Amino acid sequence: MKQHHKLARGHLSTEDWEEAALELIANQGVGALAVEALARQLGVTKGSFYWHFSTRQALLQAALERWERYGEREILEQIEAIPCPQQRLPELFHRVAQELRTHQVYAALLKALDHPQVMPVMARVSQRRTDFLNKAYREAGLSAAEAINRARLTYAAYVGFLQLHFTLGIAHLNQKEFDAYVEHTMVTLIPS
Amino acid sequence: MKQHHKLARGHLSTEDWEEAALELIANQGVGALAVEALARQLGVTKGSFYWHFSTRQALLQAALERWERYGEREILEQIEAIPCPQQRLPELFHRVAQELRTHQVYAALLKALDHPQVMPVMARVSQRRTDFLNKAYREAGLSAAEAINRARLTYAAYVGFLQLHFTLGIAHLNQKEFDAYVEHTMVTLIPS
DNA sequence: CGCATACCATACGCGAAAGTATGGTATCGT
DNA sequence: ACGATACCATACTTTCGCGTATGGTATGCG
Repeated sequence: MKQHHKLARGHLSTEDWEEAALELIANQGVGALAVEALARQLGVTKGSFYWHFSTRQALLQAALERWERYGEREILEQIEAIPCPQQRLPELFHRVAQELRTHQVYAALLKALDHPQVMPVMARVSQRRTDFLNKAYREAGLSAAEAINRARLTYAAYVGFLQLHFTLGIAHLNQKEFDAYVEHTMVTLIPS
Repeated sequence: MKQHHKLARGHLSTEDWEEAALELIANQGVGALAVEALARQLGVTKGSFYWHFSTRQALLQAALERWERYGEREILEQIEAIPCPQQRLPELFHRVAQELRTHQVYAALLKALDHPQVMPVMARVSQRRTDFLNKAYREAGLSAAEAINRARLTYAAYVGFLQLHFTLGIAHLNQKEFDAYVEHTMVTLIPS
């Protein structure tokens, strides 16, 4: 039973390391995830790390899976709870447009799609979200053929925007411009 | 005068290294660009490399700038040569949809947006292309506000699709499905 | 003919980060 | 009270890829 009151003091748990790893990834990218650096940031040394994890890859894997589990749930469930199908897509666009932290991690992982451990996670997440969009578009009245393509287009636009906005600094929009952009995408991509 | 008949044989030129670097980047990503590996692939050793380039970064920089110079020119110039502005956007979509090699490099660089040398190059390229799209949309009749947002949306969709298709293997479309997708994006994103 | 230049091979130095070995301290259960 | 367990520090070894040093060969030029 690993239930030994970790709230007590000073001691770090496995989850603490995973959270810290995600934090570091969000800020400095996957490439910057080094064990000595992370340990320093947590005020400890490697000795601590290698007690919790067998290897560096293990930490990355754990952090990614953690993000994959807890990163989506909320929004998608809230959207599915909306009774009127016609209202789901607009609400989804709005909600997504307000997140930040989640997008930071997502953008950081997109930049690191090179990494063999990151790629499959992103593939799964993207597949699920595209499926979700597909369903939403069908419910909004599009045909099967239209819905799947529109879902791909929409999600591609989302992914691409993260790159352009966060990583590349293109479209460095202020709040007003950003709102206008979101409005434009909704008008363009959501069937009336 | 660096004109010493390099055609002779066996000897490599600076451009040969740059091309080989781009080839390797297209296939295995920026992270795999190591000098010893590249040298092996060219049938020589490091000794040769460090005669042509002072450092590994220098090669990457040269390869990136080379790609930046020669990668775009063709298509954009061809599009601008089209007399009727209304026809430019459809033609652009079609032409882009047929490229391959260019997209492979572009996708590989997108995966490596982490890298400090890659990022500014991609930022410049993306900015120019977005500007180009913006102009095209204006000529197609959109208002200034609409054109800029539609340009962002279109280019974001392009970037995102490369990620989903090439890197993540989502939307693993065959030719027929791909054509249908392109057609859908044109109908959705190009003003009638 | 012979030297200079261009191109390449071989062998080594070196720094950064991963992983290992080992020992120290605090806390908890009994 | 005391031993076991959980957590962490320190010092070390290993690996990998960059860069350097230096010497070898071929080709064009005077």
